[in-house]
Amino acid sequence: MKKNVSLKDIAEQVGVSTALVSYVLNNKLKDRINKDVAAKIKQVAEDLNYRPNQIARSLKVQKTFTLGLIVADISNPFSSQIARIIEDEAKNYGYSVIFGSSDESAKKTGDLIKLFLDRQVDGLIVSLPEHTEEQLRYLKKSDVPFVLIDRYYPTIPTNSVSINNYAASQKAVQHLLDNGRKRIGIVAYKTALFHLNERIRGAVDLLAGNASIGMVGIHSINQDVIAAINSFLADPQPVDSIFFTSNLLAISGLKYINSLGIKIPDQLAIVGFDETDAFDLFYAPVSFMKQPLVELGCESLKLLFNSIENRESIASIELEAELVVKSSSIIKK
Amino acid sequence: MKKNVSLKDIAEQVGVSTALVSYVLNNKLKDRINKDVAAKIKQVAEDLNYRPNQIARSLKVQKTFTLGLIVADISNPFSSQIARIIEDEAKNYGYSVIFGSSDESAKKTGDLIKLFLDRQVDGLIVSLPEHTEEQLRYLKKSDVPFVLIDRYYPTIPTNSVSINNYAASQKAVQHLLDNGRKRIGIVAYKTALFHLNERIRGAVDLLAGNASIGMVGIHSINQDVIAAINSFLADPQPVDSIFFTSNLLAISGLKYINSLGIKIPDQLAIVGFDETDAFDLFYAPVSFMKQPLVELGCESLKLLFNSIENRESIASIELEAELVVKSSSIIKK
DNA sequence: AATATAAGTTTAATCGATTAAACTGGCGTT
DNA sequence: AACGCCAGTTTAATCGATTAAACTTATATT
Repeated sequence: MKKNVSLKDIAEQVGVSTALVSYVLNNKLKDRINKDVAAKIKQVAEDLNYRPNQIARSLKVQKTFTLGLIVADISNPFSSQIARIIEDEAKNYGYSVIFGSSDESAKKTGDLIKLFLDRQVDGLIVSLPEHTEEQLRYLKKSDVPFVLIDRYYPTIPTNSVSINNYAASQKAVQHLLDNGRKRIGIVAYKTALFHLNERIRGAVDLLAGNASIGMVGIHSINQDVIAAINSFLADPQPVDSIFFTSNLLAISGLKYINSLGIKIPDQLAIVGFDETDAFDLFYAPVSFMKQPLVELGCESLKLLFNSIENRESIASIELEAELVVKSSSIIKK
Repeated sequence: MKKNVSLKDIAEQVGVSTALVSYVLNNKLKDRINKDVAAKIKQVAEDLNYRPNQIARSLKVQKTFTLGLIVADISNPFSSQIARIIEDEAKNYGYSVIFGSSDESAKKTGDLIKLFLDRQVDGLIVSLPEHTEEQLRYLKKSDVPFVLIDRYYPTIPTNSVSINNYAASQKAVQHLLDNGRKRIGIVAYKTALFHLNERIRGAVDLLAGNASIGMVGIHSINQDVIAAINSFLADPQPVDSIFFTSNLLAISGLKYINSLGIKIPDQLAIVGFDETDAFDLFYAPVSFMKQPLVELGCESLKLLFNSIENRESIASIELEAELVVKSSSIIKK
C-alpha cells in the first residue's frame, strides 16, 4: 500500500522542520519566513502531491468540519431533497456531511446520534421521530451544537427550523372551501409528532369540527388510507374533497382513488402535501402545499453555524408553506 | 464547553495508566488483567459515560471506518435509494458513509474524491459522470479501494457493479414486439456514458436498424424529449410505442404525452426505466425495467470490503434488470 | 562593547487513543 | 541465596498535524 505523503516527508526532503513546513503551507507567520525556503517547501509539497491528513488535523484542532445529518428516510424525496441542499450548502462552508436514516425509530436515532458524536461531528441536523424526548435530552447534555429540522418539541427549547404547519393546513383547506367544497376529508398520520398534529389542528380549527378525519398508522399506510377513503365515501354526507397531509399519504390515496374510478376533480377535489413528480403525472395534476426546502436547509445550517460559534444562541425559525394550485382541486371551466 | 471523557480521565480516577484502561476496554490481554481492577475500570468508564474518540483512534490505527459515496444526485430517487441501501448495509459492517452529489460534473467528482481521500475514507463507491477518465486514473493511483457502481469504463479495469444494460434494453423492446408493436421509438441520452449507450445498442441491435431514436441532452431534457416525441409522431410511419431509457426521460415524456391527449396504451405503448412512484400514479401505470437496487448496493459493498482486505482483488459484477409489466404496454382486453 | 531587537527556524508539547516492550514484585525452584 | 518466571502493570513511541515558546544568528542601538 502506498503511504500518504506527510509533513515529515516534505520536511526531510527540503531539510527543515515539520513546523516550518506547516507554517508555510498554512500561510502563517508569513512575514517571518524566508521567501526562498517558503517557495521550495511549496514546490516540494506540490511535487509530492501533498494533501494534509484531515484526521490528524481534526485531532489537533478539535474540529472535524463534518456535520451529522439524521433524516427519517433518505429514500423519501422530502428527505433526499433536504439532504441534497444541506450537503451542497455545507460544502460551501467547507463542511462534509455524514448521514443516516432513522426509519422513524427512536432507538436508531439514538444510535446514530452516538455514532456521530463518537466521530466528533462539529454539529448535527436532526429530524426526530416520535418518542425521542430521551434522545433529545441526551443530545442537549452532550453539548454538541445541533438543530432540529422539520420536527421539534414545542416544550423543549432547542434550535429548530420548521414550517408553520398549522397555517399550511389552513391554506390548503381554505383553498378547497374557496372552490366550493363543503365536505372535506382529512387524511393524516396517527402520531405523536407535534408538527403533523399541527396539520390536523389547523384543518379542524378552520372547519370548526365539521371535518371527517381518517387516521393512518405509519406502518400500515396503504391499508389505513383505503379504510379512511372508504369511510369518507360511505358517510351519509360523503366528502367532496380530500386533503392529504403528506406526500406518501397522497400517493397511496390517489392510487386507490384511481382504482375506484373516481373522477378528479369533478367528484373529488384533492390537495396534497410536499412536492413529488408523481403529482404531475396524475391525469389531473395534484395541487399541494409546497415546503420551502432550500430555506429549510439553509436556515438550519445558518442556525447550526451560529451555534457552533456561540454555544449560547438558541433560535426557532418557522417558515411558511405555499399552496401550489394545479387542476386536482379547482372547478373545471 | 463540556470536555469529552478520555482514557486519561478514567485512568486518573481509577489510579492506573491509560494503557491498562485501553486494554481493559478493548478486551485485550484479557487473561493477564486483575479482575477487580478490570471491573473497576469498566465501572468508572460507565459512570463517566466514556465514549472513545474515533478520530484519535482512526489516526492511530490508520482506519476510519468511513466510506465515501459519490452519486450523480442524491435527490434523484435512483441515487437516494442506492444511498439508503449502502448506508444501511455499511452500518451493519460498522462503517459510516459520507456522501456527495457530482451533478454529472467531472470537476465536482474530482473535488469530492479529493475531499474524501483527505478525510482518509477506507473506501469509495462512485457513480462516475462522463469524461472522468482522469479522475478515475487519479483514484487508481491513490491506491484507495473503490468500486464503481452503475457506470464504468469497459476499457479501464476496476471493481465495478452494474446491470446488463444491453440485455435490459432488449427485454424492454422484445416485450413491446411481443405485444404487437411494430414501430418503436427510443428516447435516450446523448452521452458518452457507456452504460447508457449500451441501452441504445441493445434496442438498436434487436430492431436491426428499424428504430427511431430521439437523443436528449442531459441539460435540456424537457425540450429535447418534446422534440423527440414530435419527430416520432411526425414520421410518415409514426411510432406505436416508446421506450424511455431512464426515469427522468419517462417522466418528462409522459407529461408531454399527457398534454397531447394521446391515449396510453391504445395509441402508444410505453416502457420506462427504473422505478418511481410517479409511474404508478399515471392513469395507465407504466411498465418499466426494474434495477436490482439492493443487490447493486450490497454487491458493491462486498467487492469494496474484499478490496479493503485484499488490495489485489478486482472484479466486475453484472446484474440483470427485470421487466415489470403494468398496463402502459399491453394490449387491452 | 554591551545590549536590545529582529528574523528565521526549531523544539517540544499536544490532541486521544493503541500497543510493543519494559518493568516490578512475589513466588517457586534448586 | 540466587535465579527464573509470571502475573499484572507501566513506559514510551506512535499516528500526522498544529503552535506556543524557545532558540540562534545577525543587525541595530546606545
